[in-house]
Amino acid sequence: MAPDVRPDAESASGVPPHRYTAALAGAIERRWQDRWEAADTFAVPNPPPAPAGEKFYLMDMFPYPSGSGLHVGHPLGFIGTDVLGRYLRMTGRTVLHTMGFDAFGLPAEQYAVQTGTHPRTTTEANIARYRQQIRQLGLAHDQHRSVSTTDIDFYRWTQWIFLQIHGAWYDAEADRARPITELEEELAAGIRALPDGRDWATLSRPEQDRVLDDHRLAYLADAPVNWCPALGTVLSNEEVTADGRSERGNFPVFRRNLRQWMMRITSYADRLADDLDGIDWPDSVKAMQRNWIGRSQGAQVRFASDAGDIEVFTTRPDTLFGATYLVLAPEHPMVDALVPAAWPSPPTGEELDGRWTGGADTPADAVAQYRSVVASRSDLERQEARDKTGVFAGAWATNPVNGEALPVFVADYVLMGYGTGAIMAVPGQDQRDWDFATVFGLPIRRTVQPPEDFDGEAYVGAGVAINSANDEVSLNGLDVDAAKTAIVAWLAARGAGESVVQYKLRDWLFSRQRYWGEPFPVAYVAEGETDGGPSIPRALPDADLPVLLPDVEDYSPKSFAPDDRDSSPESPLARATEWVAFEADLASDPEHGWTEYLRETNTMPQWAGSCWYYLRYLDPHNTERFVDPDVERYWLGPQGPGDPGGVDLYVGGVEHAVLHLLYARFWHKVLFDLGHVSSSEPFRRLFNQGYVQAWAYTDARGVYVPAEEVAGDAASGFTWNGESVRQEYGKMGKSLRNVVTPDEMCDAYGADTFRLYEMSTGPMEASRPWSTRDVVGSHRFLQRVWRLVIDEQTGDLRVADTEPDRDTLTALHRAIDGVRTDLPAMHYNTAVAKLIELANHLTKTYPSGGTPRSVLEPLVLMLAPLCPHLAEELWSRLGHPDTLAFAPFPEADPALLVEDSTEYPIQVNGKVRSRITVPAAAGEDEVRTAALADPKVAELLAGAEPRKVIVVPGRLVNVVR
RNA sequence: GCCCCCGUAGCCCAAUCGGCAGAGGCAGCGGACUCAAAAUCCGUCCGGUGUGGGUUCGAGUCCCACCGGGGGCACCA
Repeated sequence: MAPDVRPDAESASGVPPHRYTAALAGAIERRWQDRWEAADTFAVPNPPPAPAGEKFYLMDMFPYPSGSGLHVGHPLGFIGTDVLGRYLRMTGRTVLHTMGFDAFGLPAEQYAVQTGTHPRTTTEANIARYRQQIRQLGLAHDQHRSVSTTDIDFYRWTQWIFLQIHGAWYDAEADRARPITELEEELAAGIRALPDGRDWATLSRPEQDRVLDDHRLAYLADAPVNWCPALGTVLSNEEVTADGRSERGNFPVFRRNLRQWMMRITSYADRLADDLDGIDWPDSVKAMQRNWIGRSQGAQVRFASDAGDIEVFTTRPDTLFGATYLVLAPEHPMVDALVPAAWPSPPTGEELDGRWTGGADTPADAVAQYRSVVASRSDLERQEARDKTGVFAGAWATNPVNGEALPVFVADYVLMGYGTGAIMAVPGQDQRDWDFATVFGLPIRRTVQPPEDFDGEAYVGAGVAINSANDEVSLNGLDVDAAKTAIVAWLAARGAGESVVQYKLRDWLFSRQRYWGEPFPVAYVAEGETDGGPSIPRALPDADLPVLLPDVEDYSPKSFAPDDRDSSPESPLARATEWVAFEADLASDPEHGWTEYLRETNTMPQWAGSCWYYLRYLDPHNTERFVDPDVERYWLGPQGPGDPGGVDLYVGGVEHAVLHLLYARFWHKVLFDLGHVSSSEPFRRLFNQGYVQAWAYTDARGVYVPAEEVAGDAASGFTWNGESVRQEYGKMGKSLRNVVTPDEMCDAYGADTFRLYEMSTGPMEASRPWSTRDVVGSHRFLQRVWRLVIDEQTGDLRVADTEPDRDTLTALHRAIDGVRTDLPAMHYNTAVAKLIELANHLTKTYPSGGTPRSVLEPLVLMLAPLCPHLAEELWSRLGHPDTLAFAPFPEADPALLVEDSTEYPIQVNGKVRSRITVPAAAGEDEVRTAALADPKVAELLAGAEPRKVIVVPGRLVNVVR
């Protein structure tokens, strides 16, 4: 069939009319793409059609549809998942695979600011282009399930989920989130007491609301946040780089106290860390998440001072007897209360060390000076210059274990953001403290016995405690763990401390001063709260969702000079005054007659939509719920005891190891706790594909030149326009001028060749360089397969209905066996090698055509996951009217995998000296006998009895002389 | 500085449990086809696995040290 698919006459000059050329491939590909679309081949309805195979939910990390479109690196993962999905479909699995778009975000908004084009217009145009680029790759997606986070029907549910989180609190005893209404009931009924001891019934309504707000998983807080004046927005910790700049744009970021939406992800710190054990993720990603959560077991210890107890966090309470001073972070709230009016005399009666005062007249001056020096240092400077600086606060605190008066310092090597913002310094066992003590002339006392040969400074290793006893307790002789246990018990009994767990994880800053994001579905009373206190956000009722973005004239947030640290954020939505103010009758305010409300003018961060899109794929058109519970249970539910459930395979780049994947896990667990989903983790298995990288070239001035115009090679040197250029290696991108697009590859070779090339250059997890000139190898292979089936001159079949010879049969079944192992393991490069090997065997064995149909058909089926258009075309020409998308994948016959005889290399003392061939059925003894009988071996043994003969069945024989 | 991953042919990459270093592709070289070239086809060269030790009958594979590359974290008490 299909005589309509022919290359045009012009291109046929010298080329056989039915050769598999780019033009022919393109025609075939368009035809099958149309046919799949018309037949809706890859749609999977809910519930799946009977008889349904075992389900498999396969997912890619959805792309942000940027204006520049795809380059050849982007689809690597998409093609990889498509190959797997197509393979699984052919083995009877019911595969759900689609592709959506993460479409809120900065670029469309920035473009809108520049041109006045509505971000939705830009976004939708970009999505259309992405869809077209993805379609030409022949990916077997269920188009009905594709969603974009900017779809109103989608973000309506993003808002709904926000309200679920806002309407929940974390019950630490039950270790799960519960509806806030249950907290309110328990407080009202007196089952649960207020943390500060007040009586619920005596509180005013606004006071009660504020108590509830203090427990909500989404809450407003005056918190130190990352303010980026140049971007005009605040950023989450995860969006700030280690050197204190914005991940996007690399602008300075300042810490400021601002009232912002936060998500109480810290409540889930333990579960987010512990549950990593139950999911099949790369160890590196698990390690990064654990590191980010940063759980550490330690103790909180109170040191009495004139200004009250100073609480410190330490992971080494066993070293408490070695503490010789305390340090507070410069921002620590107790600093001001501690600082006396004048420099005091030390309790020892000696002179105050001149290094401690920083040359200031009073402690207050010293602290103020130090703080201003610290504030002027960027985070980067702070990190590069690790020299210890600080100043004496003019006060002493008492060590609870021995009553010693310890001087209190203010120093920036202690961070306010971790622990309590205060430490006990133990120079004997901590190198940072050692360094500081050395600079300031503070005493150093070892309390852990270092090994004999230890010649370092602070000793941080294991050992027994020394110098650690008071009248009531002695740690001396105990190892570190036993000493910790003993001293914490002693501290707890005295009320001077207790065991605590600390986390590096902070709550998640969840608001942005941007236009192109989801509006918050909350409102504030326009005239303010009755008690004049801070505004209380009120959840809008479900019937009021979605809260649509208003049309505005100016999409830009107010931005500032990058280093203007004192500026404040101002959202573009705040200017849409007719949208901000609205009238409502909110049932949540039953006692009031308010009708005038103000909307929240911040929007959600881009992560919001990606936190749950995998749930919407399951049930994208549901108007009643974000996902139907039965549908969720079918696709995501736990598959057995101990299984958390979740997407069966999630493929994407490792760059999302912390941000997206941690946020999504957090949301999913909230939804799980509230009973909205049956799975406790979103992604059962995660796989990080590598990146496609590319060579780039710079001229003498260091300017990038177009890589495609560069000639030469590594040996002879590279040139561009006759000028010598330098080669470097990096990401593919516009700035390096080395972009290659899938469109170019489809034009030059066809999508199947492109897919095959991407899959054959290396294992999925490996990054590899793009090399356009290597693509021809994949193309030649497909031409060879085509030629095995189709006569290039006539277009007729070259297939014979004869039986293959035994060698061919063995080659076929070996290939089947290998491909069946490689494809599900995503070892596509080796699967491709095995198919090429088989095709080469057939080309050699049947040089003039007449290849047996019983070999070609399995070859075509095996090629189908990788090169679906070509395979469909050949399958159809071989006389099969239906798509091969659901054709059974070939199975290997074990009987045909073994050969009649086996060749054994014979080693003598580990070196191969001879070879023997024995029947495959030969036992170990027969092989040994045959090996020793070999003349070459006999000669080497020279009549001596071998010390040992090792026979590895099927592998080799090693004779040890 | 700490942690993780990776070093196999000119290049991209294979090699179950430790068992003959080579599956596949590119490039190169030789040839066929062609008036010629391109395209296509056939054939073919190339290394002993980053370096040095160790374990073993046997090491690309396991252990130790070092060198090189990539990634993550980084004053987290």
